[in-house]
Amino acid sequence: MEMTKTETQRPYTQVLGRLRAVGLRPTRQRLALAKLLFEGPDRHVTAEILHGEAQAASMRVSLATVYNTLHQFTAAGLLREIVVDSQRSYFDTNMTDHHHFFFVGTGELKDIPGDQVEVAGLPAPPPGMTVKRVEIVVRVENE
Amino acid sequence: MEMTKTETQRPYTQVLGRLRAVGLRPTRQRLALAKLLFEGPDRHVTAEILHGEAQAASMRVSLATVYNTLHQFTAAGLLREIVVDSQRSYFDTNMTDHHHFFFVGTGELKDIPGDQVEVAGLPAPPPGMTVKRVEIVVRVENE
DNA sequence: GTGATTGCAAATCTTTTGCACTAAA
DNA sequence: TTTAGTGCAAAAGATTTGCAATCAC
Repeated sequence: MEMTKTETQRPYTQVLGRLRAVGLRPTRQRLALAKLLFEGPDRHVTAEILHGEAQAASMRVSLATVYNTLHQFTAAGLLREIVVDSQRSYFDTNMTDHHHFFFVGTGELKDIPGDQVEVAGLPAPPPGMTVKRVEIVVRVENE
Repeated sequence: MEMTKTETQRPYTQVLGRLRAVGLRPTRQRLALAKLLFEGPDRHVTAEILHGEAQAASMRVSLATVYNTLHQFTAAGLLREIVVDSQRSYFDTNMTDHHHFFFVGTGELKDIPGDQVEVAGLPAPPPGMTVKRVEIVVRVENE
């Protein structure tokens, strides 16, 4: 609430702060991509899609930099990579605990909030191993 | 029990029958790959691995045929494709309802029997959509 | 300035494709 | 025979890499 004015006046402030907070230099390209990714609702993107959006918005960013940036953001905890399709990588801006519907036909993803889902009966991981994440993908099809 | 003798005398009988049962011509290559895949305990393979094993066993099969065969077997219900790594495709000979541990460091997979696992609270799929499968991947790491 | 970051083109890796050849029925 | 299946080499698509140019600090 109290930040609305600031956001309006300095539109890059939020993403800039987010980049600084994770130790990434706020370069023109990173700011542009962060803007596309983090302003607005949560989303699922591929490198190709994000690159296309950047171009459509007249932001000059190479595809290689999009790949680099997606991975840097992921390593920094700003994004999460979702593996649902062996052909392309998806990145999710929603960092809360959640799962996914995957629409096989279209390749679209839809979040399933994690707080409603309960998984019981999973065995303990092998000795010396730690559970990094439990991912549920519900593959759905038309008809 | 009563098939042991038959198996010993005609080692290809089982896989031959499996291929016939799903309407795939039992060619030399398919029989060889099916032998590697289905004789012995359940396993997880990539095209690369299976091709390597075929070569090691002096079976002459091209990599393209390995890819074709893996997909044909999958379409025929003899294999299941597991998506855990965006870089390579894994195929699983275990067709029962189950899930997986994925060892991030090594890329190895380990089955989690499905009958012990209970998932509650998943929302219904969008109208017109049918759930094809619910996949759980438990990503584990060393330490 | 200086080290981090970027762009570009080439390289790499997995997977698919086109087509002549071979083999199963 | 006849049609499905195979091998090979080439293509395709996603992602990475090397390195000179550029930018943030």
